[in-house]
Amino acid sequence: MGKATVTRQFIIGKTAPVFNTKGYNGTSLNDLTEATGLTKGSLYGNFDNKEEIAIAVFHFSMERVRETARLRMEKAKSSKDKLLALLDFYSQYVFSSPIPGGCPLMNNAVEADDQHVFMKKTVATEIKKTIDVITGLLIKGKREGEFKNSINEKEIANLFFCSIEGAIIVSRVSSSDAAMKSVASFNRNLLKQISK
Amino acid sequence: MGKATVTRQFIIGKTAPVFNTKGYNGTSLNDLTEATGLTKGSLYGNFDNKEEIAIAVFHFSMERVRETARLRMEKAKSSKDKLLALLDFYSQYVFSSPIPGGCPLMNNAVEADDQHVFMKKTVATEIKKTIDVITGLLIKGKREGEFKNSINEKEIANLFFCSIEGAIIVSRVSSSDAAMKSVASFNRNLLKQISK
Amino acid sequence: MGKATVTRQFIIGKTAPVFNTKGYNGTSLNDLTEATGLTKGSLYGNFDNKEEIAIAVFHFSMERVRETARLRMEKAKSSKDKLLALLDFYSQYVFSSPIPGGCPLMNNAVEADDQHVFMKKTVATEIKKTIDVITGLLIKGKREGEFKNSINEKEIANLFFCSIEGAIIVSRVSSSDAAMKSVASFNRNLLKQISK
Amino acid sequence: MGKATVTRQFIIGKTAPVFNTKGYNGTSLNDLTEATGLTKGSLYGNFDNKEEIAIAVFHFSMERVRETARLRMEKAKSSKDKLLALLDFYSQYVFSSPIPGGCPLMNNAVEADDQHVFMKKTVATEIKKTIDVITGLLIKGKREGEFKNSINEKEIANLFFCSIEGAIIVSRVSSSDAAMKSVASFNRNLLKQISK
DNA sequence: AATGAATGAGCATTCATTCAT
DNA sequence: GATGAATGAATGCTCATTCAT
Repeated sequence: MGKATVTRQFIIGKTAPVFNTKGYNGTSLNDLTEATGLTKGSLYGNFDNKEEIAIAVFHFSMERVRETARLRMEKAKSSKDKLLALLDFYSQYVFSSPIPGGCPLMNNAVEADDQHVFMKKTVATEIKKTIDVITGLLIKGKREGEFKNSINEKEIANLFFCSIEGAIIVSRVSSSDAAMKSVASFNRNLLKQISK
Repeated sequence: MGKATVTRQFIIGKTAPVFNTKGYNGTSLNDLTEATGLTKGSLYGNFDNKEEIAIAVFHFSMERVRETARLRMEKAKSSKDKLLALLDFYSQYVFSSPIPGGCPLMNNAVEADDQHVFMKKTVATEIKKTIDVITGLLIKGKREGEFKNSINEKEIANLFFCSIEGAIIVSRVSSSDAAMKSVASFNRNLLKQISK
Repeated sequence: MGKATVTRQFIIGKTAPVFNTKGYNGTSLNDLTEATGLTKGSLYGNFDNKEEIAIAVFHFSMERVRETARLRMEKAKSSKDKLLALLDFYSQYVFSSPIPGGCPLMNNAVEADDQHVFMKKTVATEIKKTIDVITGLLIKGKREGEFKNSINEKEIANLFFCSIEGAIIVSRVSSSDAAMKSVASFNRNLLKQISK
Repeated sequence: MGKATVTRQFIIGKTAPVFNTKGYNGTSLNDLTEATGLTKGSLYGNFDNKEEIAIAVFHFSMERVRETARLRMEKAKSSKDKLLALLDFYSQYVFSSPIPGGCPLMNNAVEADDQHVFMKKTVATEIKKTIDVITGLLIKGKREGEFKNSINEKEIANLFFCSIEGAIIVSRVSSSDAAMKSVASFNRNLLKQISK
């Protein structure tokens, strides 16, 4: 890993919480120099522009989130237990997310939507990836006899993901995890119902 | 309605789509003068600052959204049909929201979350109001024998709201209403299941 | 004249010597605020950008140069005397140009050439105008019997203009008006030779 | 030629067109690294600073121009033919100069004039050298009976040089060689007239 | 109540230059 | 002799806000 790569990683790690907290528009180059202790010149020596930093940060944040989720899930053996572990992970997520500031997926999705074309595609891809993981677990569980044959995996995966992401936002802005607890409870029951 | 009030309403109506599309940080005073055709001095004559405009716009946008939803629901008679009408309303919401730019509730929730303290409380209140409307319909339906007595209204209301809002964001950033269609289908089935 | 127009004129007048001395690239917004005593915001309130200021300044400078030349020439009656007055004007031009910094025409022509597309056309038009004035005097003089019928007015006008402009640059960079004196002398003789 | 000298020459050759096209102020160190494929550190290892590169480039460019002119003239035998060859050379110069970007002499003269003291003297010296060459040819031609004894060589040389340089600028900014053709024609006639 | 002009702090980005390796 | 990474000042420009008229 060359020096440049090390610095890039350093910048990404230090600025990820800033972007995730303040958003792309709300994050200034000054915020980034403060977060890193580096000069603007140095940031621009390692990245072409603010957009490139934001994209790199987003990928890093998603990887971090996925890694944390993976760790939680790998202890579980059955697909159902993995999904329950995932639910558990998201429940705590509200006030202690791997990257401070909530879910990078939703934060970026909302801001990218009408404004940042450069980010929109990237975010959409990451969302698809995440939903696919959930769908995959449901399919595997079904194949291995954990879940009923009648289930519509895609529909359940979408519900699972959308309801949890919605709940993260609702809970965070309400400074109360009531919504998340409620949604998690529903999803837990749902998993029970679709189990054989 | 005095002249000042008329101008305020005019400003709010014209700038609502701008705020909802670009977000608070992404919206400049210049954007607002362009959207209204008024001068900065005039905007500041009617509002103390950008924050005050944003808050007024948010209330207006929510009222507009609620009004549109109310219109859709009032044709339905039973609580179940009202909820189905609401689902229907949200399904179309993805690409043709009453205020262009998606759901003001989520847009503001995400941006207000860590950044705009002045907005956070307001958004939380509006979210609670909306969920309460759904809860109310479920309670009423239960009381009037439409829904099973065993249902947990709050949990279902939270699930309903969070999953739909999550689906709006996912669908918008993916430029595809697949997620919304899927989530709406799930919720429709859910309503069927809890019906007597 | 509205306030804005007054300020625009003020800015143009104060910054013309700066642009003419340092060139477009060499002139910073800070130079312009120093020259005017105004803030950057104020400059941008009156002009869209640096380019627009530079173009306005160029037109102003050319008008100023032409006006000064006109004053010198109007005392002369014959076309020949007018051309001699013009020569005289340019001879002094070297170290005391109407706008400090030499001839705005050449200064801008050299810099616009490969770099500033926005300026190139404007400069070319102004050069054409100036050469046309000289051609016009030669034609008038010919028609009125001052000059020989055999003269090629366009060729002489081009020679007149190009040699003087070349001489201004040579003299200025050499800090000596030798070249200009020499070229002026040649042109004076030329005028004598083409006179009847 | 040591390695350092080779690299210096390489840098000079590659960056000459850049300086001649964009001017000193318009040329950034990045432009120079791109043109050479070298790093900034390497440029600074071979030159003290940007000024030093610019000066070296200017000398190189002038030498290149002179060499090209010399080649054109050496086929001609008489002084008059040499001067005609020179005229010919300059006529084509407008759109295909030995160093792309026009005449380095004028380009640098205009920019050096009020701004770059370090360059001013150098440019003045080069201009003098060039005019002296023309004067020399006129003297030689006179001595050898080609030209009339009455001619004022210095005046003609100045006129010749200044008018051509002026014409180069005018033609380039006008994207038309009309002015140059006209001036060249005048000078050709002039040479005819002063010939015995 | 509204305007036009101004402010000064802040924006993202580029500059010429340095220096440890 | 050359490199890659860093610096800090400067670049052109936009920001939300103010205020005399």
